[in-house]
Formats: sequence, C-alpha cells, structure tokens
Amino acid sequence: MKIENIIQKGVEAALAELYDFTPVANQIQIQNTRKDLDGDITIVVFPFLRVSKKSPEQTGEEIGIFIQQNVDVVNSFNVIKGFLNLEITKNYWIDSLLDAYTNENFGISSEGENPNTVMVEYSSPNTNKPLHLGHIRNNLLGFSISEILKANGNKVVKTNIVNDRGIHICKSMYAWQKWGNGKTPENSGIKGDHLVGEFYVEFDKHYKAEIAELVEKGLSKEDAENQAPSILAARELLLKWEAKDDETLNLWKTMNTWVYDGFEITYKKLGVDFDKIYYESETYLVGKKEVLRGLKKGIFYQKDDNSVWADLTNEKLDQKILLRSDGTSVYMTQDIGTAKMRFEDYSINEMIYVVGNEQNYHFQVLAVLLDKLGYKWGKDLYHFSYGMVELPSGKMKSREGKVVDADDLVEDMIKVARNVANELGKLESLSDSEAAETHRMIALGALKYFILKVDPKKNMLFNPEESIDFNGNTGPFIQYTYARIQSVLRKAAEKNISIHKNISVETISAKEKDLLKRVSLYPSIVNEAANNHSPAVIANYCFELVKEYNQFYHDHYIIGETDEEIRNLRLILSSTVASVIKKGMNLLGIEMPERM
RNA sequence: GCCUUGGUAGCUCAGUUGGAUAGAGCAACUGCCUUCUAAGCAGUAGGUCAUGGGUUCGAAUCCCGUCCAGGGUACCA
Repeated sequence: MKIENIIQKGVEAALAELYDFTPVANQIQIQNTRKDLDGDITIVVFPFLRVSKKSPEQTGEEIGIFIQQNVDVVNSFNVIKGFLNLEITKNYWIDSLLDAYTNENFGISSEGENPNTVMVEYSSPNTNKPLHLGHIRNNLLGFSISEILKANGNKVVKTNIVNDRGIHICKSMYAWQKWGNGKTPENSGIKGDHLVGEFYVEFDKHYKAEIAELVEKGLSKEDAENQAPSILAARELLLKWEAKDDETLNLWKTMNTWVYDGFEITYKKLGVDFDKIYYESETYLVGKKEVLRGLKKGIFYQKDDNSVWADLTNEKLDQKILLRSDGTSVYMTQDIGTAKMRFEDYSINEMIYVVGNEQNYHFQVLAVLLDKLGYKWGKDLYHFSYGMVELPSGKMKSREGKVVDADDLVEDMIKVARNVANELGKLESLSDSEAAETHRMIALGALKYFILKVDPKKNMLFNPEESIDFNGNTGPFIQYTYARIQSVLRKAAEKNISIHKNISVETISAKEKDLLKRVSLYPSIVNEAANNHSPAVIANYCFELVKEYNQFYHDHYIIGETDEEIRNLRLILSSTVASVIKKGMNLLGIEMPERM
C-alpha cells in the first residue's frame, strides 16, 4: 500500500480515538517532509486544532504518539510548529525499492476489463507548408500525452486530421500554376512539403503587393483584400475543387502527395505516429451534410446570401458561420464531420484535441454545435489547449516565412550534438554508425525535453541562439545519467558481481533514502501527469530523480564499495533508477543511449 | 470595446487541493578528475512572487481593483 494511504488511515484512527472526530475529504493534509528536517512524511495539524482545542504543538504531539504506537511503518516523530513529521522505517523503504526493482510494469496501471478508449487528435497539419517549431510542440505533446494515458490503463487511438483541402492549399496551387515553371521535388531536389511551402509564401508576396496597389487606387483595405486578383483566383480554384474539376483535382493530388512524402520523413524523425489518419477532403462533406440537416431542423439559419449560420448568443458565444455564401465549407464544417465519423468508427469514451490555445473559441463553439446536433458526447470533448512557441522576435508567421523549420531545427541539433560529443572526446569507442545514432538520440532528447518540460498551458520562448543546451536541466543530462548507470552495471557484470534480492543492510544513508523515496513516487507522478494532461510533470520528476542520483553517485562508491551487502543495495538502487528514468523518458518519447 | 490567458532571480522555467526559511537550470565568480563516465558534484552571488487592497492561524497560490503582455472576437485555418 502507498505510504500516503497508510498514514491517512493512521491519522483518521488517531482523530477518531483522540477527539472523536471524523475528517471530511482533504482535511488531512499529507506531504513530504522538507529535506532539511528530520522525517519523511509530514502532517499539517492546523485543521485539527478546532477539535483538539489545544495548541498546535500539543495536538501534533498527541497524534504523533498515537501513530507511532499504532502504525507499524512509523518509526518516530517530531513536531515543529504546527507540523507533525513522521519518520518511516528503513524496511518500508527497502520493500518499496524491491517492488520497483522487480516489477517490470512499475508505474503502469494495467488495463481493466473495460479500459477507457481515448482518442487523441494531434499534429493536424495544413498541407500547404512544412512543419515548424509550433507543430513540433503539438506533435510532442500529442504523442506524449497518448503514452501517458496508455500508462494509466487507457486504450488510446492516436489520430491525425490532415487539412488537405481549403483555401490555403488553393493558394499554393495557384502560385505553382502561375509561377511554378513545372518545378517538382524531383527536378528541384527540394523536399516536397518545403517546395509547396515556398509557393504559399510566393502567393502571399503577390497578394500583399496587389492589396497595396488597390489601396493606392483608393479602395478600402477590406475591399482590396477581397478583390485582389490572386485571392479571386485561389477562390475560383476552391470552387473548381469542390465541383470536382479534373485538372484542379489532379494538381491538388500531386501537390498533396509531395507534402505527405515530406511530412512522413519529419514524423519519422520526430518519432511520432498515428493509428488512424483522417483527411479533411473525406470528412468535410459529412460535415456539410450535418450542417444542412441542422438547417432543416431549424437549429441553424440561412442568410439572404445563402450563407449558413449558428446563433450561439444564448450560449454567450457569437454568431458562427458554417457554410460560406458560395456554399463552400469552413474549418468548423469539417470538424463536425470528422467528429461524427470518428464516433462512428470507434467506441470513444473520451476525445482529446491537441490544438493551440489560439483556438479556444473554436472548440467551445464546436462542443456546443455538436451538442445542438444531438450528439451527447459533444460537450464532453476535451480541448488540450497548449500555449504558443514564441521567438525572440515574437510569434512565428508561416506566410512571412518567419518560422523555425522543423527539419532544419532537427538537423542543426544533430550537428551541435556531434560537435559537443567530439569536443568532449566521448563516443570514441563507438563505430561511426553507433556514434551517429547516439548523436541523433541526444539531439532529439535535448529538443524534446526542452519543449516538454514546460507546462503545456503556457506560452514558451524559443531562442535559436541559446535555448538548446546540453548541461543542467536538459534531456542530455538525464541521458548522461542513464548512460553512466549502464556503465556501472556493465562494469559490475564484467567483475561477475551478481545482484541478489535479499537486501540486508544495517542502515541506509540520507542520500540513499532520498533516492529511494523519489523512486517510490514514480507511479503517482504518472498518474498526476495524466490527470493534469501534462508531460511536464514527468519531465520535472525525471530531472529531480537524476539530480539526486548524481549526488548519490558522487558521494558513494558502488562497485568500489567493500561491504557486499551495501554494494548490492547500491546496485539495485542504481539499476532501478535507470529503469525508472527510461520508463519516464519513454513517456516523453525520449530514447536513452547506453553510452555517451 | 468585449471575452480570455498570463506576469516568480539578468535569462529560461518549477512551485501539488492555501502550509514551515519561494526553488532549479543557464549566464557570472570559486573549488573538486592517479579509484565506478567532470555532458558531473559542491559553493558564492542574485527576489517587495507586476502592483494596491481583501479573505485567515497562514497567500506566489483564493477574491476585487489597477498596470503590462499574449490570444480570440461573424464568410482565414
């Protein structure tokens, strides 16, 4: 049983016995004792003063005596101000270590008879440009939260909605037709998604110039934006596309294929994957049908220009457009269709959308719309709303080419990792391919950790010049510690030192105990990460664990220890720490090298 | 304007449902490699938790006001 639960029961018994008092939920506050004080577990006694009618010190003393006498695992106690600090027996901690050491699934809840099916949508790229740093955050969060939910016993379906149609791709298509000169990934040597992205930027350049020209001629900005030749041409392409015009469809297919080939490479590099991919081109008609059904039922209304709207003023939201006056569908239309299809395809208990916080409003509206359309799961959808990645110069803008490109970033990171490794003279014993593989792991470890250690809800700053480091609170620091432990375990094996599970030591040192305690926290951390939808919880835990291990490593001999029992304990401890690091970092999608 | 999120060390970030003296990393300075990986360990310095009130045994955390910043706000996604 977890130590918190044991103590909880003990305090309940104490309160009943001493003060004839039954506490309500959360009245018993159990926390870890501050490091600079004696004890392991601390109980806050302030909430009980009302029933004890005594001073904090006296109350703590009374409860402490009771618990010491009645709870086996409590060795001793002390009271400081209003805090009752309990010291837990050495044997309890050793048992908890053995549990972690022997249990391969330590920290993983087994799936129940009927595990919850959670669908996680993430990535969801538009097919008009390559992935950038913002997408990286999305992909890493989506992948990680999926892994975390799995570890908590859920059945997870990772999904991706590829926004492969719409005005954005028409812009790239038009630009390619007009200024492309038959350029292809093959004849230009440019990765497909990057090539299409170039035309998106090209479009915007011309579009902006046209607007400026029209404004010069005296048009209002709004009119100019709507009358520029480029945008008219792109809109015409969209209409042709929806009318299934052959030439348009062919170009669309060709350019999308270029993009998918490019995305696949990037996804692979990032180590993310999907169980089911939906394409907007296959879902938007379902959405359109739903909107028309809603219109018929009188849930939505039509304006004179034929556009279809939802009036959400009763829900304290706005009027929302669902179909444009020319009949084409918008972003919301396809999301309705996609949701419908997903719930038909899978028996989903929980739907999570990993989408940036700039779309908070969109998902509030989507939930209401689905609800209005009669889907009972509509208002239960969960928008995993994460913050933006900002550059020192501000927000990234694809159209202006002001982005940190995902592929470039990964390549740069690998280069830096290689340079650092060479400077330090590491990896010299490895073959070239092994070394390259390790550089890749370290580079991605640095990048992934950097992004995932931040609270997802918050905006974060990425400074290309100085953000990625390999020392301190970083992925490589954690990987380094893992590799270090592996090295120790290898050396132990070389010396034919075997590990046995009968730990018998007189005492354990303070550092050893700190480490043990940290290890035993892991399962509840995995739980917390799922409840808070936060990979950052795992990242921060791993950092704390590793920091403590390095202190332990610095202060204690392991193989060099002459007392065989102590040496055995330290080997078990080291091995367990390594395995917890690996498990935890795996939940973040970060691999651990054996040497570095 | 309205809605919404945030403001913690020079910089990047932690800080559990309100708890003890607010923590890390980077950058700066100082020590520690003839014994298991120095991508490490230890130390120094750095704070009016934006700001003013309130709630209470106790507030970075909860409530109200103000300032500043990000995001959203009806035919972009």
